[in-house]
Amino acid sequence: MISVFCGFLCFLWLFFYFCGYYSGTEKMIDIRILREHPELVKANCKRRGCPVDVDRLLADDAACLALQRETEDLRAQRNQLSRECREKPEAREQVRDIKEKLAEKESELNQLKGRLNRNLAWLPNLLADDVPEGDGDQDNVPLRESGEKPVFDFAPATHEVIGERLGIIDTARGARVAQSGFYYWSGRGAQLASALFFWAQQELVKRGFKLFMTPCLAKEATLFGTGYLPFFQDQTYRLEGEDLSLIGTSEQTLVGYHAGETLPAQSLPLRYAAFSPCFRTEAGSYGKETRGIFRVHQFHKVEQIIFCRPADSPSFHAQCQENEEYLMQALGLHYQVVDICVGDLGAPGYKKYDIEAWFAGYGGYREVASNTNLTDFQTRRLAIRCQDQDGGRCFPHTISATAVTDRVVCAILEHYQHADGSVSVPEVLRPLTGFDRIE
RNA sequence: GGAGAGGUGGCUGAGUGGUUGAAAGUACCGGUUUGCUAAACCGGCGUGCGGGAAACCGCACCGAGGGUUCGAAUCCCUCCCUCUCCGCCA
Repeated sequence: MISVFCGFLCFLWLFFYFCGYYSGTEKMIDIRILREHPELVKANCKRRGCPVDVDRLLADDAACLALQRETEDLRAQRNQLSRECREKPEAREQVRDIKEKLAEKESELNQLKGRLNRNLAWLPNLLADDVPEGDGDQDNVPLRESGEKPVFDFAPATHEVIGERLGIIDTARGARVAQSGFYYWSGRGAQLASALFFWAQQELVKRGFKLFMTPCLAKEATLFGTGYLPFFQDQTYRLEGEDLSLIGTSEQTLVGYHAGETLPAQSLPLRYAAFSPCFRTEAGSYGKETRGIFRVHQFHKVEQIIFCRPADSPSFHAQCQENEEYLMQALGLHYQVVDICVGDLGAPGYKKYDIEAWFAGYGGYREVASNTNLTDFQTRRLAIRCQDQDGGRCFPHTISATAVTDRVVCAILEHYQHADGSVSVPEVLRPLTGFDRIE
């Protein structure tokens, strides 16, 4: 009974959420969703196991509104009296009184607002109804497979073994020069990786993406706006004494590209792509996947980003998925698509799919790409709006999806290995590598 | 890194203490005139928050943050950014 009721509320909410933007009158922000449908926000938090105290947010918000009315009232009085001051100098005394009261209220308001905003920053995005329940990656739901699992008449090696044997992955020197968790691609391995990244960029351009090379450092406001702060603060490398961090993905700089701007609705969708290094401290993941270069402090990624009208985000989410899978298929890799469950879906995400490639040497599927519909979570934080010709304004939705990463190179190594230890180059990359085999 | 100039609405650009949210132009939208186009003329035209059924009202915003003042786009301080010149440099 209760769940039916909740379902109905969700339906109602979604209806307004997706349709409201086109009315031109709906200008909800997080706090308004909270005010108007607190039960939805609470249910969402509960589903995510998120500790935000919604009732306290509501109480703080109500207090803020009351205080805001008071201060605005005082300011209105002050402004009125100031205007009279030229004719009636005695009004100056009155204004001084008001100013004192105003200063008190203002500082009270600022304090309260600060607390409210700090707590609001931790509120996760809403979830799509069809996100599978679950606590962690073990509960993700495989949806489909593609390609053939390769068959070997020998025991296939893992990418770290292949990489070392062929002298194309060097983790020892990576650790010596930088730190454990860094590595070199070298020789034909570096050529293969470069070819893959270049190829993927060209494919995205063919599919309508505009290619960028972006800053690899970004300021706090950018990381906050894209939802990486405060949620993934401990994953971020921050420069000492500067308001700059190493980017964890070019998503941060591509979405942040339009911070504070109003985009004409007719310019949407915007399809952006970039290749960049990605830096992650991987704090808390010590001991997990330490072998090879699967989990490292710096990797490289070709990324796809889409800004679109709110109603269109599900279809562009699907389109990004298709792009990802096209690349995997063109490379001849075997993979499965996984529907990410609640417990494995980051706070900014509304709905997410991963691609897990088959790693023959490892003997299992491992994540190589992910594709997230972030709805308006990022655009609200970054104040990116869209405006249609009749003046209606809304927050565009963003899709953030991987194209390829170094992990795909690893999958290639394991998929295309031979008994003699050599590795074939996927057909589509041969024109770029100039060789068809690494031995 | 050194020296100078500057940051005002989609754009250009006035404004140096008081109904200035901000002249003017341009762009844009609506209308009139016109054989079409162009031109001319008239009107409209920022955003956010709060209040209101609505009309509408209030507050805030002239790079950001503080300060002076009854009152700040305008005065003072700090920071950021842009441009020009010099130096250095992939």
